[in-house]
Amino acid sequence: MDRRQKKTREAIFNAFCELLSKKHYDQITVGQIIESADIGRATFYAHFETKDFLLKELCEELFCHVFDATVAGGEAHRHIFECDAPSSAFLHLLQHLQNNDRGILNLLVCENNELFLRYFKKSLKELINHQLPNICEKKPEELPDSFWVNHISATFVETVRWWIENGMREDPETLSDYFMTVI
Amino acid sequence: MDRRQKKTREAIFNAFCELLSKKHYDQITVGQIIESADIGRATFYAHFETKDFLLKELCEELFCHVFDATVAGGEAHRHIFECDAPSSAFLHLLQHLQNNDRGILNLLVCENNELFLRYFKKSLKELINHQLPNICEKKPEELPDSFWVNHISATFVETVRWWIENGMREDPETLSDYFMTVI
DNA sequence: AAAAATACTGTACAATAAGTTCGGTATAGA
DNA sequence: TCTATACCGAACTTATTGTACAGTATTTTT
Repeated sequence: MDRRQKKTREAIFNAFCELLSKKHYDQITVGQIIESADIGRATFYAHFETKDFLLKELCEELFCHVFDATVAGGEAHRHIFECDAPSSAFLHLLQHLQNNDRGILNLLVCENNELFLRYFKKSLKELINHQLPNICEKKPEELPDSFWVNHISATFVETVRWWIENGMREDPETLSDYFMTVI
Repeated sequence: MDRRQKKTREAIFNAFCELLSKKHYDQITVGQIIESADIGRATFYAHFETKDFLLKELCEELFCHVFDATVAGGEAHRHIFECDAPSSAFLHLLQHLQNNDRGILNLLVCENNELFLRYFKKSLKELINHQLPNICEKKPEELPDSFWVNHISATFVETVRWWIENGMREDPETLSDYFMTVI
């Protein structure tokens, strides 16, 4: 990829993240992104069709990174339900979040973050679906699969949301315990 | 209240609900609401400061109605956790939703309904907080109260969301069972 | 029934933002 | 060095928001 393109794309992402930490997605205009990234108007539209696509690509990049890092590194065959293992996939995710990779927390801390959480949940569902056989072992048999998967991922997301809303005072281990308890 | 005001307000709500069933909240313009409700531009702004306030008031009216009806009618002293009672508060809510009071389902069925669900969850949390003593009986003692309340209401909302997303094929009783199972 | 108050109409208007166009400049990669 | 292409920047169209105001209709009060 052209070095210029990479630089511009990065500048847009950085500007967007910084703005997201300050105000709600809806309140951010393309003009502000342009000004903050210090690029031309036409350049922005050469990279992203709309603001929505920008968010989409940013989220995909972020989650791709976090989830890949979680699955990799010898953890490939562990799964989210090894609740006794101190290094479960869930815990790994939380630790990644706590590291605040690329200001990811700015996105989570901001007041209205439905869109972000939607992408979060979507990625999570895909992860969980890959582990469906393991997960079904724990499932009460009267529940439909899709209900169960939805419940797991939604609870995961809600756990993280609660964590952030309350100032992230608990450490990832404690939070992981909370999650395992309600599941 | 002036008959004219009531009529106009109603016309706006109806137009808004109909539009919400067809497209995402963000895609709806004040102009479309005005056209659909067949009122003057200034009239809209005389009733609602912004589109956000319109949504807010609509949600409040809807939930106020549903929750009041749930709590009233001899059910006042029942609570959401009487899982064995066929007429638990949860079941009541589901039945209300199924009746599709005032096209409430149009709001839920539409593709992007985060805002609506946010208000839904907010109302729910208030309801649950009123029943906090009962709920804490069931709570695993190591969990913080707020985490538990959040988990209950989030699971409730997610249950309904899943229901709708899958075409509402289950009857309220079955869905109520699912909910009780995962809780 | 007359008068006063209030709600609605409809057009016009300013302000802001989105997204496009295009000629010119700068830079990457061969 | 040459060529392709990414960027610049300004102008422009279109769409939407929110306000203003003069005139009309309806409700409420006297």
